[in-house]
Amino acid sequence: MEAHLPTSPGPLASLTPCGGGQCASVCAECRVKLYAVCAALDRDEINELERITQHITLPPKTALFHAGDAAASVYTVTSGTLRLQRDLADGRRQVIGFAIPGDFIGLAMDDHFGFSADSLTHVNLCRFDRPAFARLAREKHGLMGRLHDSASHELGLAQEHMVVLGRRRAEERVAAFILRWRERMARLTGASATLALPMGRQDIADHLGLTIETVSRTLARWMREKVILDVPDGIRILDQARLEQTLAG
Amino acid sequence: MEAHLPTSPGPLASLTPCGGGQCASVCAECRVKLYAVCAALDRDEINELERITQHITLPPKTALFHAGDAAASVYTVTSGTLRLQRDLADGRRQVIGFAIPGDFIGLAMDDHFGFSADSLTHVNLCRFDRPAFARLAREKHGLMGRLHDSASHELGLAQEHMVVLGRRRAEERVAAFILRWRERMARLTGASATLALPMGRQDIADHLGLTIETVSRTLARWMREKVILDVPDGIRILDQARLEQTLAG
DNA sequence: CTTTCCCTTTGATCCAGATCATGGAGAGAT
DNA sequence: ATCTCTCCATGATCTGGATCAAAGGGAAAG
Repeated sequence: MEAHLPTSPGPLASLTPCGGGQCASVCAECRVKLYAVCAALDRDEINELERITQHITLPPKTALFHAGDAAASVYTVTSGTLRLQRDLADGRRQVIGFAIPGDFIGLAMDDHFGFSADSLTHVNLCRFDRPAFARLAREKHGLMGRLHDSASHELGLAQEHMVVLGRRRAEERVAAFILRWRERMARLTGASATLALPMGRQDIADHLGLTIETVSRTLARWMREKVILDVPDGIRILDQARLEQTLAG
Repeated sequence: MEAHLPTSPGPLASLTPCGGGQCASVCAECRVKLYAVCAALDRDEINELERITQHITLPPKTALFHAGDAAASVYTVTSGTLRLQRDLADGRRQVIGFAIPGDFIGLAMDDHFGFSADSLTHVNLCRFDRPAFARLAREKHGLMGRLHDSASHELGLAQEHMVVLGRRRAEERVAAFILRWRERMARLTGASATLALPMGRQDIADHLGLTIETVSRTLARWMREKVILDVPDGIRILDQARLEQTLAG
């Protein structure tokens, strides 16, 4: 059941250590800087941050870290999608969430990660040495504030997801997933009826506390009823009102 | 189904505005100061905090605020237990969590609360004016750091609860609830086999995504099997290993 | 081109937990 | 002491979604 993903950063991950004046341009050209926690920093502080930054790339379906690993680094996603999950001993899996560009990974950790992170697509991240990042956050009040905003926001999303997992029926869960995913993507790419779904049906099921069969049947029915349209690597939403109504009712 | 709780702070809530030198002693004698976010502040800063603090008391079964209310205040619980919940239009309810002494309420809010808070027992809280508290957090780096630690910790707990709601069977959910609640109480009162349960069966059910019947049957079976013992207003844990084993298996 | 592999879809059946129904027990009120 | 109200317990039945089973379908490998 469990794919044996290569642990990275191994030979599959390309590392770009950040040294010298070149870095300023890397962050300056960063497409997620307005969404990411580093938006809290000014030009000089960004340079300071870049000194503890490695830019890394993951191919699809590669582990970034595993639950229980010592959390030596924290990350900001600059492109691609990752799956964050917790595994039970008997193979059951809960997908905690999906990380997309602008997301910070490592908010909820002690010294050890509480979940595993695997790339779904090609992924680019900024890796920060955790002690150094923590020191910077202690010095730069704006950064700490931004981290807290981020953690609070995530906490709100987590609480919403508890409602979905605890009290929603199967159809409502899938509708909630599509609509929330659409909202998140809209912040990055602008509103669009076509929705990329880099995760598979099993990932969606494990996110929603359902089986792959139930997710598949629900989507298939909506396709038959012209609520959504199957497009390569995603769906097109034809009747958003119907999805919203499913959630309200 | 829904009890009509009086909105507070109305006539039922007693307000103790904090003015003059008396305040120092209030915080100085506070039994949760080591756990609460105010532990980040020194003596002078505590005095500053007390200037924006009201000490309030709620009788049992009273609303502190409702989901959607403008979040004019944030709170620290100093005694008692509150239930935090979200309600769906058709009466379904998800209990997000229970707030106990030392807990900060208002981490995950925008301008409006995303959940309702109701007292289960007599409750004492410190109420902070939100804009003033936010200003203080902006000025006092230690306070912001503590808030962030708190939010991160809560986020980790929320993610654990997602696993419970998404992938655990009924018996495992109840075992997880008892063990986690015991851990939280142990931080306050020290380890004890006797566990106070200020929330009702329905509250536990709505926290775990189950029905009251399933919770009741599970507890009844464990009582028959001498895993737990019924005591007034709580239970006594006779066989903790059995509960832990339920979670592992 | 064919084979293999993985993911998804679809149908048939099953079951854990929901729902329905009833009774009991304690706490306040009168 | 009796009524009422609110919880909680427990038995009977039902059902939404899980599980079991089988068959496409597309991409990559041979």
